[in-house]
Parts: sequence; C-alpha cells; structure tokens
Amino acid sequence: MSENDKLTEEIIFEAATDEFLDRGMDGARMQNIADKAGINKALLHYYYRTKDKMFNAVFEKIAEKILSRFAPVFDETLTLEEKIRFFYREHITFLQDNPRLPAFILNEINRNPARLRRVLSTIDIHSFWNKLEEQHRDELVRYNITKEKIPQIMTTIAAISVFPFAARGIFEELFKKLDISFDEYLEERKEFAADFVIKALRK
Amino acid sequence: MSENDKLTEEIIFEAATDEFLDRGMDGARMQNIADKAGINKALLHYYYRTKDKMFNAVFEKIAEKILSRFAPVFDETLTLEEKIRFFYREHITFLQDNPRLPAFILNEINRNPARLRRVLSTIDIHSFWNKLEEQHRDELVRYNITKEKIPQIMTTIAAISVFPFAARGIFEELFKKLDISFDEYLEERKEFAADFVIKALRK
DNA sequence: GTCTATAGAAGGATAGAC
DNA sequence: GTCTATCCTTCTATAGAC
Repeated sequence: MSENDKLTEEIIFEAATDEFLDRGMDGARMQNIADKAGINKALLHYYYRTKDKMFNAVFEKIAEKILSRFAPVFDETLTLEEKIRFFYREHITFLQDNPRLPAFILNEINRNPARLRRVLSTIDIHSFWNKLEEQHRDELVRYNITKEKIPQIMTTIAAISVFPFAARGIFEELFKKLDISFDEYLEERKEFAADFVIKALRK
Repeated sequence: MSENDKLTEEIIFEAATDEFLDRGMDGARMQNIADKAGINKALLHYYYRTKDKMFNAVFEKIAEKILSRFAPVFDETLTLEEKIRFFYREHITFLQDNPRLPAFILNEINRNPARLRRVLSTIDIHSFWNKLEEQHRDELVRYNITKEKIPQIMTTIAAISVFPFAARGIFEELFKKLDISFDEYLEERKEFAADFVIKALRK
C-alpha cells in the first residue's frame, strides 16, 4: 500500500528526471513524463502538484548527488598531486556514468541563478578551501600557489573535466567527423588532465 | 521604402537575437520579441514565417560570427607560444563582449545536434589542423606534441576560455559569495591561461 | 508593410467518478 | 491512489482590413 505509493512516486520521479535532463525545464512536457512513467497526467499533479515543484525536486536531488560525491575529495589525506589525479579519475568516471548532468545544471542555473543560491546556502565554500590550505600548506608554497591564483587554478581544473560534457553535442559531432572515439578520448583524459595540470603548476 | 523594410527586418532580427540568447529556443516567446522590436506579432510572421525559421536565422548568424572571428588565428604567422597568447587575448576579449554566446551555442547544439551539422558542412576542419601542422612542424616536435594528443590539447585550450562563460551563472554567483570580481578574473585569465597552457606543454 | 482580431493547437492543471 | 474528461491559459500562426 504505502509500499506501492512509494514505488509510483519513484517511477514518476525517474521519468521526470529523464525528461528534464533531456529537454530542460522549458522543453519538458508533462505528457511525456506521464508516458515514460506509464501513468496519466493527473497522477503527476497528485504527487507533485505543479511542473515547477516537480522540477525543483529533480534539480535538488541532482545537485545533492553531485555535492555529496565530491565533498569527500577535500577530506582525503593525499599529496596535492595525488589529489589531482584522484579527482580526475573520480570526476570523469562519474561524468561518464552521468553524461547529461553538466549541460543540465549549467543551463538551468544560467536561466535562473536563484536555483544555485538555494544550493549554496546549504554549504560552506570557505571551509573547503580552508581544508585544502591546512592540508597542503607547504606544498602550496613549493608550487608557488598564492591565494590570489586559487580562483584561476580551481576553475581551470574544473573546466578541463566538465567542458567535454557541457559541450558534449559539439564534441560528439566533431569527433565523429574527425573519426575519433569520444569514449577513448574520455578514458585518456583521466590521466592527460592530471599530467597537464600538475606540469602547469610546477615551478 | 525598401530602406525601411530592411530596417524593420533588422530591428526584428536584433530583438529575436536578444530573446533567443536570453531564453533559448524553448523559452523564447514571439510576443516578447514583438515587444522588444516595438511591433506586433503578425509582423514577425510576415518577415520570418515561423518561430523555427527565425531561430535558425539567428543561430546561423551567431555561428558565422564566431567562425569568421577565429578562422584567421590559423593564418597568423606567429610562433606556437605567440599564437596561444594571441588566441586567449582575442578569444576572452570577444567573449567579454558577447558573454551569452557560449551557453546559447552549447545548449542549442546539445538539444539538437543537427544544427551543428549544417554549420560543419560549410567548413573543412582538417585544413585548419593541416595549416597548424605545416606552420609549426618543428615546434610540435620540440614540444613533443604527437598527432594523438591533439584532441586532448585543443579541447583543453578551448575549455579554459569558454568554460567560465558557459558556466557564467555559477561563476558569477560563486564569485559574489567569495567576494571576487568576475571582470577582474576574466582580465587576469587572458595571461594566466596562456602561461598555464604553455607551461604544461613544455617538456 | 503594418495593424487588429481571432483561429487553432498545445500544454498545465483540476473535477469528479471509481 | 488512479483514471477519464475537461477546463483554461498560453502560444504560434493566419485572416483580413487599412
């Protein structure tokens, strides 16, 4: 009974996730979600009331999934180099399993920045940086990484793994035309990215 | 007369560009475009027949603008290092003037890859790489850049300048919270990006 | 070429039966 | 909890006057 309710709600949630990831908030259709879930439109409203509320549920679940997956990176006791290698292996593998997430998140936040504000209000960004600074104080000196350079470096590190997925439509089309395998490119990228960044950071 | 026609069509085109850049194909509204252009909806259809055709006109104009702006990079007679510096100065400056283009292009191509196919059919990608290879044959050897690494390197170079704009919503929100100026970050990035890449490429 | 008025379709949401 | 039927708004597109 309540078992079955939970099941239906979950089926709807997964269908909604699929539709929103594919078409975004504006392009998604309630009828498509109902079809994918194998139920009718009215039931969507019974569980989630409005399309907007349904979208928010999906968006926040995805945001939480991403955050909970990468917060632990800051707790690992590894050298800076090891941490960079660890990050790229984990991150690119995660994105291989969830290739639609970057474009979805980027696009929906560009359309409505308030969505990010709610997510950000639940975490303390400074604490992440403080952890890094404590764990790697001497290494940062050795690499000549000053506090001012941190935004440039952090965003560069993220760009290298996220961009191929954010621009996946372009990459896949371009690679096809150039006879390159996107999958192989991603496998190689786990190591290439780490090598590239570490070399760029060395004095 | 025909002067005035041209003017009206251009005013509509610019209003459409603004609306599509802001909301994308799915989110854009014909009524908004009419309002921005200071005319009524019927006139939009008189000039462009359908929303879809209007979108295609805007999309292709933007794609052409980007391509025509960066094809010349491959013709410049500069060393590889100079070319990388030149690229980042030009590219980031261009994106500062057109900050909405990356998210728009990426998103619309992800939604409908066929749009890229039409653009790609008009250019010869291989010729760009051939030009680079001819101009920098000895430098590529010196840097140990093999043919296999090209996709990794080229996509990394692009990622570093495009990503901050593709993820602009996130960056602006995050930087605000961290009390960092996005504008200053972008100015610094022109040189940082070049330094970073050149250092990573050196043996 | 430009407008007003409206057709016609699509999509989100609800009422009410079971 | 789930369904069918339907309302109502929004949006693209067209008809027809000027």
